Amino acid sequence: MNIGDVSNQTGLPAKTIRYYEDIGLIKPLRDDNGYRRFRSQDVHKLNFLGRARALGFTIEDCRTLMALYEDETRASADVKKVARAHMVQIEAKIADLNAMRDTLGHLIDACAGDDRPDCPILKDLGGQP
Amino acid sequence: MNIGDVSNQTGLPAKTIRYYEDIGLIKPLRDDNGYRRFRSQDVHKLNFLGRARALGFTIEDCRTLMALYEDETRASADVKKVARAHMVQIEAKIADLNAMRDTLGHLIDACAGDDRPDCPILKDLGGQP
DNA sequence: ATGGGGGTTCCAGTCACAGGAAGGTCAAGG
DNA sequence: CCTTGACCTTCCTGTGACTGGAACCCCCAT
Repeated sequence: MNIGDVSNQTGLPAKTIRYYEDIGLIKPLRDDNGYRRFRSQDVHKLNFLGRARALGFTIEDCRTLMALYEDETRASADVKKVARAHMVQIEAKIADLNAMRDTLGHLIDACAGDDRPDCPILKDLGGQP
Repeated sequence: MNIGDVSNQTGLPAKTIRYYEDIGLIKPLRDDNGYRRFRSQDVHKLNFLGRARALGFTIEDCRTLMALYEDETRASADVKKVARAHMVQIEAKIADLNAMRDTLGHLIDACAGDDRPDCPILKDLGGQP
């Protein structure tokens, strides 16, 4: 399979697939003409990566998870540890964003949104609560 | 005021303050020795920027908001529009992160986290649900 | 004069790609 | 056989909002 087919199958852009090879996440073979030739295991890995990235894992996390995936003697505790550390990050981000949403929501509600210059949003940003 | 004092007053790193000057958000004066000299209006602007950034506005949004802040003839509708557009982004991110959290939470709960290799997290990433 | 704590510029790196240029390869159609 | 167009290749640059570091200048106290 060439990169275009793999891109269609996995939903990952060709650019991303090349990048993943660049940083050593996958190692497709090469045809005589220089084209990458992907085996099913490569496609499988890319699907794995796509799902892990969709869950927000960093590339380095993905590297770790792939290594664990391929290690038959892994301890599931190691996987869970990575997942939980990521979960903490996600929840921190959610908390941050919720705080932003709340503050911003109040300000938006308080703003008339008409053609007059008076604006509680700018007042708040300017430091007068 | 020199950059260090301003950094302490605003809580913004000196690097960030220089960067904001670089991209034209503030224009402090210069002393004869080349040091930046910040007037109270500069500090005020930096506080404005700090608060806007804390609400997650992009630098370009900040530029727009500052221009509106300084325009006495602004319409509050213009401010509200920027704020609401940003709100949409925030809510989209929250939705994404909530979805990740939910999925990841289920997987983490299902994982024994012991020394055996069997792991639902890897199973899911590998594509077997 | 020396030391330390300011300040300055400029360059590189971050993260995970995306865009685009310049050029090689392949199958089909005229 | 030639061309066309869809692929593929590498390489370089840019993104956002900074951060780290090198190499250097300035000022005050000892």
